[in-house]
Amino acid sequence: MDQKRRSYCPVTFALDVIGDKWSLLILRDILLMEKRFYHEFAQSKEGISTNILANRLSRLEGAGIVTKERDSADKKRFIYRPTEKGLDLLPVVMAMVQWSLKYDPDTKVPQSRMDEMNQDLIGYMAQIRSRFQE
Amino acid sequence: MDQKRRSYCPVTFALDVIGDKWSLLILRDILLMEKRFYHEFAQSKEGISTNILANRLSRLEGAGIVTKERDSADKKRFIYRPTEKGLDLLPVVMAMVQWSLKYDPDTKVPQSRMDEMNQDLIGYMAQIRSRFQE
DNA sequence: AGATTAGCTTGTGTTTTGCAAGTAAAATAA
DNA sequence: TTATTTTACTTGCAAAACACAAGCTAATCT
Repeated sequence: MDQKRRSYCPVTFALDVIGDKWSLLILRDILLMEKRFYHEFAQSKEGISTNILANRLSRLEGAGIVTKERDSADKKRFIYRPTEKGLDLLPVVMAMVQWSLKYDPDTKVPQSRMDEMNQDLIGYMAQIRSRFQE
Repeated sequence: MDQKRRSYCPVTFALDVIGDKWSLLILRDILLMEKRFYHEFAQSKEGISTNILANRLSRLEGAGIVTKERDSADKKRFIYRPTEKGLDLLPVVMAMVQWSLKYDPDTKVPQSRMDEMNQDLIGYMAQIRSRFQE
């Protein structure tokens, strides 16, 4: 029995999965920062608490946005990767990035990344996707 | 004195303004549902508490995303309208809509709106903008 | 075998949220 | 002119979520 939904609006559906202060930051780390491991997420400069991190990772896994599997090269750690469903959130993340670049004078993004995005955003996203499709 | 920011990442900046379960729903009501008044937001089917609604409206106003002014036709109520900064969040909202349409089988959007979006998303957003630029 | 690393889990206190009720100003009805 | 209604909130209190620190377990390294 699933708990009753707030509504059947698509905005609400998305917010009920990623509408909090942490989930999309973890996804940012996975999609844009090449992070794969729990300790890497924990080290991000926003300073997420370890219990919240564990909770969000399992929620993201439960929602089918990331996968979790033991690292065969070092079996005491787990590798987190985006699913297709997770990769499909790239437009949401990038839309936020574009908005902040316009309205936050203090936002810091490496120039090389800015150039790539400005030149061809669709291509840039496709390039990110391709990294995970091997 | 402004409280210190979590980071200077653009994703974080956006999340610190709209990264909760309610702010973007209010913006959805303003941008896509033609709602303008407090009581209209309160009546949305997600059922926001009145204290949270008041808090989010003043936060959105403080962030420069909506404006608030007394309705000259009925001075006991206020009209909320999106600013340019608020209109610029349309791509974020629409990216969420697109994602949910792909992954939520129960999402309900009127067919007429679906058609408009599928035919020309950029044009559809431009059309929404134009409604507020009179 | 003992120490270290990685990934959590468990308290405990604080902050945020949800729900119900109440208040105030403007408009409408009597 | 007074009473009632409408609109937009505010307040109080319980419940849930969150932050912080500490502890725990399995795999690896020395």
